[in-house]
Amino acid sequence: MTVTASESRDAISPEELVVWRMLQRAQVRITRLLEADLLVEHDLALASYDVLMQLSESPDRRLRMNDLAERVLLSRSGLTRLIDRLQRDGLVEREACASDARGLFAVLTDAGALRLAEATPTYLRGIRARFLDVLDTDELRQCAAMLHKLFPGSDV
Amino acid sequence: MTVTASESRDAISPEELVVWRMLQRAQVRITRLLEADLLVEHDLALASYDVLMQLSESPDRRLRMNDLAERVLLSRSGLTRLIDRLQRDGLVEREACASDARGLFAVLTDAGALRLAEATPTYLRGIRARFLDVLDTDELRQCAAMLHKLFPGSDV
DNA sequence: GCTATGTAGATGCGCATGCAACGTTCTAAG
DNA sequence: CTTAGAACGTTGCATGCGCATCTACATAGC
Repeated sequence: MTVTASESRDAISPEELVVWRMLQRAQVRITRLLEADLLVEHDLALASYDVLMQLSESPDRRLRMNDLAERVLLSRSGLTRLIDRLQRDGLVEREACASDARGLFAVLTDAGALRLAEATPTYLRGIRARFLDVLDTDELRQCAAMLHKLFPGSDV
Repeated sequence: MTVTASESRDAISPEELVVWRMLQRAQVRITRLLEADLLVEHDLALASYDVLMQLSESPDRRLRMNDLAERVLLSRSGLTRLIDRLQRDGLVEREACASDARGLFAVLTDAGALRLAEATPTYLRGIRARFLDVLDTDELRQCAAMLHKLFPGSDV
């Protein structure tokens, strides 16, 4: 009965809802295809690729566990286990932090850098085929603008 | 249509890559916030909400397991277990299919419909606050257009 | 110095998910 | 009618993740 102005804004048109749902589906689908490519061609999970990529772009190819966890959108415990696996495979090493005895660096090894370099063409090809190539430059620009509004403050 | 133009363009500009990464981050972030809302306020996982929603929109509030799995982007085994849980909680029932003895329907119960109705305001509010409200109508239109290109043929 | 509080990372545990394999039932070819 | 193959849903198993908890270390307040 008391349908105030703000509550009436609660209503979402079916079209709006469809946009959201399609976004979900598109994202899941593209991500899965991308991960399948990496898995088949390089036996590398997407999360692993993300870790290697983040490390390779960081100074001295290293990052504190905590920072890395944030960048790859993983919980700290999740990252601990992921780094365990990557270390077991020789792609990453753990190194003590001089300035903080609690801290550890995850460091990209040469083997990790090589593996990343091997997998990158697959990764880029996947993104291009499923995402970038589908949109023209104008749409890509619009997309970037929207993302900046949706996700303010974070440019990477 | 020139094959070479798109095939030879292996290079991806840093800006393009950033768009992709931001899309990933935005999607993961929004989804997690949404799921957290539903979990806290209604003890309902996002996947469960999706199942209830899909069923509620289907004729006779029922869907074959296989169809449902496709709609909620789950493997068949994953859906089997999810329906197990929802059935245990009384939100969904399994019903034999008359025309195909192999098949089962997942059917939304009254309790399930009630639970869905309770949770829907939370769901819509979350989408609105984190997604729809952030974009203006023009951007939403552009977004829909892009999604149709990215995900052709599927309108829901 | 000493304690209280906070932070970094690792670990125990439970949960949700996918893959491969299985039984059951449908369908098509002969 | 019989049989081979496909489709539907379930189950065993392995995996990857998050939460809560733990230990070690750091930092602020006294």
